[in-house]
Amino acid sequence: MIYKKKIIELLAEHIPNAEPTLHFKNPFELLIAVILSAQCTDKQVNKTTEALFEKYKTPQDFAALSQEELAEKIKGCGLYRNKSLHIIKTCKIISERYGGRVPNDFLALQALPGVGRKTANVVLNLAFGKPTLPVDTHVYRVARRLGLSAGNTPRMVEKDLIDLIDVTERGVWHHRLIHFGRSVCTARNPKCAECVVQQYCQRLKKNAQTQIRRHD
DNA sequence: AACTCGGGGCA
DNA sequence: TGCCCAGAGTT
Repeated sequence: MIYKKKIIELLAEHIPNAEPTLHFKNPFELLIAVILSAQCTDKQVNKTTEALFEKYKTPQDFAALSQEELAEKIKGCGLYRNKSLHIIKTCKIISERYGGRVPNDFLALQALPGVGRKTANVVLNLAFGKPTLPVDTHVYRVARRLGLSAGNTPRMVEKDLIDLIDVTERGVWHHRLIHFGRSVCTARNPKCAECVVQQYCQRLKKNAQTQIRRHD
């Protein structure tokens, strides 16, 4: 598929540097930050974790907190009741079963409370340098609009993107597609006029005949 | 497949 | 002000 290569080329040229926006000093901090980042901005997460990691540094520190205590400290990130419970459970598992170290294995990570496919892949990539390609809602939306994947699940899109993107560049592409999805290829009212790959967009073609659908 | 969680971001 | 999320879990 030559057009896919062309899309990759154009996006790479248009968005040369795409770096992670979450702040972290070690795999554990990253894991907590990514759990907190669900349905929340990285800016808000950074603000929250900066204060949080000042006082609580290890899985053992978090495992000792009550849900109410932690919930109060992570309120700014939303979904605090779920997240605080997940984080405490996860920290207990990490300290009891993994000797206080974040596992670097996908299945072990995904089995942790509050950790799904996307979170596990972000941790593997950013903390352990593994060639995963995390698919969040932005990556999913962009990949489908551009016809980079015909899959209708994040997992299928992930597989197609992994086949398409070089091992050493998957982390970069995760952030590049997120950046593109937030700034240009937005869920609502995308800025198609300033899109460098609009000629390849399946959504624009479809919209000529059908009604606009947000995520397609 | 649909629903819940929730403060922040944005029209 | 109201609507929608830089997901994951439960039913």
